[in-house]
Amino acid sequence: MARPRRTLLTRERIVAAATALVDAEGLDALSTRRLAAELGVQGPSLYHYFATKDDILDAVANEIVATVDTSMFGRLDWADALRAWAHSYRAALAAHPNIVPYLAQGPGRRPASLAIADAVYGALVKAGWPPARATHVGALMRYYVAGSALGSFARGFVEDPELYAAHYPHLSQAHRLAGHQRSVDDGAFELGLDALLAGLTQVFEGLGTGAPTG
Amino acid sequence: MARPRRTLLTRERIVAAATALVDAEGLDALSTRRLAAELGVQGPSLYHYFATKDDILDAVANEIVATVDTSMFGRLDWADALRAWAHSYRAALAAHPNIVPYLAQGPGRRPASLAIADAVYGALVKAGWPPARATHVGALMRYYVAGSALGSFARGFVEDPELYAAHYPHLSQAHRLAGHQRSVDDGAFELGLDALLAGLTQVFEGLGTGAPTG
DNA sequence: GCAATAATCTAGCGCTGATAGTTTTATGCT
DNA sequence: AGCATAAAACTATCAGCGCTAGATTATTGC
Repeated sequence: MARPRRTLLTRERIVAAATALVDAEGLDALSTRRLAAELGVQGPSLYHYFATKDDILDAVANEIVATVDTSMFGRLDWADALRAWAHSYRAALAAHPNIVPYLAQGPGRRPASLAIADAVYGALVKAGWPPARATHVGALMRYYVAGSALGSFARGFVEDPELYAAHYPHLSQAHRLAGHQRSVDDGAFELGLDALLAGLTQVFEGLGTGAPTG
Repeated sequence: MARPRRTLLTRERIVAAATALVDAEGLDALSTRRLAAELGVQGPSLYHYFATKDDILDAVANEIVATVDTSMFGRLDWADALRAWAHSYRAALAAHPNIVPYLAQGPGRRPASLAIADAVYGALVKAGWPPARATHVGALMRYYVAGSALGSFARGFVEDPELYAAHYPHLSQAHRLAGHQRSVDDGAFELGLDALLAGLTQVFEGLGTGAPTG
């Protein structure tokens, strides 16, 4: 063995295999040995391309975030752009739910995250938001999208009516949620997004008139 | 050694020590051996009280969520109650930031989470929200609070101006965020919460008049 | 006072992320 | 062409992980 005639690995191949493995079997299934086996290689070989396992996960996270579309910020009204962006963001995370806890937790220092922050902040300021408020809007949108992708709300409920009737008087129908997970989560996301944007529009329209806004 | 004259451990002592350890040194510092050492005991002794390490973390999570106040739901208007509850919820998570990724990710099957869902849902329905919509409102509030507690937005920025100027044209002032982390995150949370509630109030007032709302 | 049970222990399994040092191949220089 | 260097894989190994099995000792119930 030792050095092969043609290179077996690249950073790209490693990231792709790691993404596939996490998608298929979850974060816990990603060990260096398992990932290496998936690539037909021994564990330590990965360290020739990445310094740590977390660096691999960071690369995976960055690539997922890089698929988020921000092109609407030049074209659409700020509120419509925010809505379209939130959908794209959520879709990117929903395509790889297993890595969301890792992705959402870490600092937004990854290049793809900074590129997004740049696009959002730039568009909001250009639209007339005061810089400090624009920062807040970008942050709170990230909170909402990340929170909605992190864990299904509906998944918290089991299809067993008995469980709820006894202790939680208002949750007597909660077992029905288990069967409609996706539609409950999507409905909640849409309602919240609409509410958020309606509320922000109110704030924006009141900007020049009232007290200083930060 | 073997069995001591007086019991060394209780579930409560274990949960308290685990909480303190995670708060002080993070989730990764919590190993069964380390936690046991903190309690003056050997690692496997913990398994007399909890079946798995995750069960310990679940107990920690449940206790944190149990500190969330829901008493306002009987007393306040639904929107004001939602605001006060969101503040209490966020404060509970912010008091133990290291465990938020674990807590937010897992299903809401823990008793304390169900008790909260029961209180919120019950209050919204009683206030006149259609049941399906009340579910959505509860879910989206959880999304927002969990997302805001999960990771600091401002922490993503470093105090080095050079880093941003080159690649991210609109982020030339971003390095200043590093010094105001708390106030940026809090400001964003408040703005988003106000917007969310304003938007939900609009939806609520339009409920009887327009198209069916689900 | 004896049997059963409860609460701790020690020993150890298979796994993990990571490091050190070896081996083989390809590349660059003269 | 040949030789030194660097690249890309390997093997062996470390300390630490969650967890199990089985031994040990103290308490409790009859």
